[in-house]
Amino acid sequence: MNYWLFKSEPDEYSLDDLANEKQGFGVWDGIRNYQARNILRDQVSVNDKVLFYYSSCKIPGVAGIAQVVKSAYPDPAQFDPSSKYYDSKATPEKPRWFCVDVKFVKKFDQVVTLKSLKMQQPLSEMTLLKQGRLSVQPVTESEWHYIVTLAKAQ
DNA sequence: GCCAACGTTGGC
DNA sequence: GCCAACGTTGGC
Repeated sequence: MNYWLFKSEPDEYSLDDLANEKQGFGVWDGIRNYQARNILRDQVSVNDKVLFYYSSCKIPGVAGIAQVVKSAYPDPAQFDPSSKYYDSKATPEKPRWFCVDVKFVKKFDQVVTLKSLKMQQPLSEMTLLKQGRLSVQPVTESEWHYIVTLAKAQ
């Protein structure tokens, strides 16, 4: 069982959107960065837990928890010319991009803000704080528990 | 294979 | 809207 942090712009796709999926899960598609793609394809597995992070918004931070229900498969959007995630160099025989399915688990009472994460010494080595611009990233078990505890305390 | 130019992410 | 960090593209 692994822990991850997935970033999403809440205006594009929020934790509420995931919670309201009629089919009971959401497709985590549109990943177009090789480093994130490799993690998604090679390491993310069913039942792994995910911190749902809001980026590029008024209050960036962790909104809650999701869980992986299906491991990587070719992202259908790369084959769809009408999608903004279309990639003309990708074919079904040679897919370039992958997605996973996730389900809603829990929404924190309040977003655990990036600002508050930065103030926590035990989180100072978090990938989130050391490397920007990575939309799928690992979280250690201790970081996971620390953040969940923070969420409960506020 | 190098590297300059350019594009994107994402916090502020 | 700005800009730092970093990824990608493309000429050579």
